[in-house]
Amino acid sequence: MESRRQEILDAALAIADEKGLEAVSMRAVAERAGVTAMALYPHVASKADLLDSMVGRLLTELVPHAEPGQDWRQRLRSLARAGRKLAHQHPWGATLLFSRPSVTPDAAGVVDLFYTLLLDAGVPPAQVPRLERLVSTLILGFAASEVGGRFGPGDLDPRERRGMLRGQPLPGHKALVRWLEAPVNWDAEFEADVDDLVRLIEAAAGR
Amino acid sequence: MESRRQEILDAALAIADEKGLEAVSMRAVAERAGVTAMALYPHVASKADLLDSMVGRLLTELVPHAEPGQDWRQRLRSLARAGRKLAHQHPWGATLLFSRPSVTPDAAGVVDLFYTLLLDAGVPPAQVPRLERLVSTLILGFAASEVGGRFGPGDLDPRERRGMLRGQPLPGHKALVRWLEAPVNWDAEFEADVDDLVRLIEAAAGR
DNA sequence: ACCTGAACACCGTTCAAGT
DNA sequence: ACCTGAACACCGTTCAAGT
Repeated sequence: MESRRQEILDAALAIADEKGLEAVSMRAVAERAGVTAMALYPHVASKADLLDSMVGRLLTELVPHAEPGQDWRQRLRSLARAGRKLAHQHPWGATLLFSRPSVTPDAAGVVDLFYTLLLDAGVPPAQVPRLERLVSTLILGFAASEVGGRFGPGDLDPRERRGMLRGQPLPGHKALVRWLEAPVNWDAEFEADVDDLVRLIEAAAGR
Repeated sequence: MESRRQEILDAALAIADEKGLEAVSMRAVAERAGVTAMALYPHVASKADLLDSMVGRLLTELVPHAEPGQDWRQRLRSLARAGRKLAHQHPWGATLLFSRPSVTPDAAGVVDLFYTLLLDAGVPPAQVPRLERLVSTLILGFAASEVGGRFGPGDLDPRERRGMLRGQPLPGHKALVRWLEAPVNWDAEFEADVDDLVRLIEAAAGR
């Protein structure tokens, strides 16, 4: 019934994965779908509508990753890992998610997995919506920082790394030189962050 | 010496604040600076370079907000609040920060405030860089979610809010209807999140 | 109902030309 | 050194016209 719209969406997703979000133009999508740009408009209201549908697709891919039989800790971990992995596979998605409401039919399925997980952990219901936002914001923020380049190498020169910036001292950097030299293991850092989230949830549950 | 570049930057910032990031075109910036678009290029290498300088300006505005005399908890709170306030004043900045390395001369000053704060809290040096990223990612992610619309109203219909989506049940939503009806106090939620960060830092320090 | 071609009002950037 | 005007290769979207 809506197969034409699906084909357009597939074309847009393929372009975004292959060449990045900025390559997703109505003209490029249309060409890939074998049609002119203006032929898209009966099926998608606007480019914004198309982008919304793209993030929707991404979110539905996440739903199968919290098998109900498991411990809440295991479900949190597998959801977090799946979210991060998805961001690595579709870097355009992480950035886009910040500019779209999370209270959307496509997102509700994922949000519900977090809700049930937090309830199972024993978090008081009144605290669950806030903690869901805290947890999902940190996971999304971490993934967005990785794929967006915020956690990237940067361009500090050796002097700056050692704690001197434009004549001003950087005492924190200076004290940490030894620990700032080693390359970061991002997999391990993500797991440590999820461990901290687990402890934070346990603390919220135990009161 | 570089006053021409500063004028261009001022024009770009004014346009972004008034009409949003998408209104910042080389032509619009040039017109505001009283010059043609091509006259910008001797002063800014590209549009990307211009955007980088814009986030740089934002970050330097943050530095004065952690007075060294105070308790680390107070400094964390005032830095967090200042960061969130800045995102509200310049919504374009939050989104942009995810796509720029945080290890940049302009950012180093802010990062250093977090480093010293965490060291003062007694966090083991080996843990400081990770916790700095965790803390700044949550603060930035929260602010980006607010100004980007991720925390916005969304478009769930009443049936969906009560726990039924496309024939599938949403058990978490169903259990939480009572707590999902009330409007969210975002100021209070942000403070609660910062409280959780404080506890997390205390836990990292005490071991 | 669905698609096309031309057009409108834009983009970032290059390049030859001016002062 | 700094600026201009024209041009190139693009954008999203509207609109009249075709089938």
